[in-house]
Amino acid sequence: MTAESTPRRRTGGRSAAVLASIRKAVEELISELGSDAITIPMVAERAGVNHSSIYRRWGDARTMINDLATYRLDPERSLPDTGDVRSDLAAWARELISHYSAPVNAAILRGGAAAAGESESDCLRDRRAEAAAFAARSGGTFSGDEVIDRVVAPIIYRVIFLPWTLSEINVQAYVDEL
Amino acid sequence: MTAESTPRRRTGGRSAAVLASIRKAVEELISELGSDAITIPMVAERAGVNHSSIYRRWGDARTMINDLATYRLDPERSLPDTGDVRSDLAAWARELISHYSAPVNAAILRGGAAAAGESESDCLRDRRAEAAAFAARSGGTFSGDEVIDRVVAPIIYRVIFLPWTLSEINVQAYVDEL
DNA sequence: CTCGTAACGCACAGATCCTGGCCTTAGGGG
DNA sequence: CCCCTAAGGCCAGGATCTGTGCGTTACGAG
Repeated sequence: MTAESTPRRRTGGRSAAVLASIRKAVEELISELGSDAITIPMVAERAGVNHSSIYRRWGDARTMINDLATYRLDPERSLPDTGDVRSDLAAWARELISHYSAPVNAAILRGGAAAAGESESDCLRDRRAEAAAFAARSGGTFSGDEVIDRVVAPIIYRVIFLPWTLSEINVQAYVDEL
Repeated sequence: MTAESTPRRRTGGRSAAVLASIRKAVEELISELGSDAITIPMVAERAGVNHSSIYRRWGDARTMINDLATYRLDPERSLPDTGDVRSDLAAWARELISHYSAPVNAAILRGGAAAAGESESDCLRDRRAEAAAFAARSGGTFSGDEVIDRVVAPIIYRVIFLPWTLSEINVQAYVDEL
């Protein structure tokens, strides 16, 4: 078979508005009730959208939450690149902390954690890719796994379980360890 | 062997069998589907118990799961103490990994992560206390927070988001960093 | 052994969730 | 400007979940 017709998706106008509305509703509900108490009809009503639209797009609440949680940190944003890997890494970590300092985003991350299973569905996949990118630029000084263990993991751990200690984090100390 | 002091609670025989059956079913389902996909009728059917018994005892799935999953890691167990803080710490970390390598326990932890809110959640509080105990024995070489950041956080992070990399963890490397 | 009652099973009703069919709207290429 | 069709809305039927009276069983005490 030759190439099937392009899967032209519709990204603009109405669809985008609906998606934004749904995302807003999910974020509100997630921070109000927690991720495991959310139902599709609930989201649909608050978003002013028909529930069948949500069922069609995602199938179930879990998939929806995981999908929306993944997109929160724009994957298209540019990573800091001043030439100094160490300070770039620190800036990147600070951005991470700043993002998850917002209770909404922390709650969403917790939702993603609940949905994470034995397989993929990893709401932190982009962060892993970014860590790997830094590792590549370091010229072998450290690996992507090390960035995860020393920088990302402590931050995420605190976001999930100890959010009130986020402001105490010394990013520089984490980075210097590498 | 019934050293019960509770006045009129029925703990033995049939009730105990029902409870054990329910617990088994919950653990199986949690590791198969995750904690947020469990329903009461589902548990009832697998346990061979009527669903009304479950509704009466716990009221809802969330309460039931919290109740059954709470004491999975015995807080009364003794910590390793051979005199060598470093190897004790490594042994403790290995126990942690071993515990959470079981899909059941990992799934329970994810459930706890979802429930963790702005206030302290109890699912990892004991670990914090244990880390602090090690720090006290180290004579100031490292702090409890450092144990959390360098040892606990990477492990828990992988348990939640990257469970298939758990076997790759080099505990000694974590401990040596301190 | 007998008795009181906690705990279980059964059955039923009300609420909620999920799915699919059909139609209408509007994005985007030609 | 026109056509094609992806995507959303509406509705209805079925499945599943939630919660509650009532009768029965059997734990645990006397």
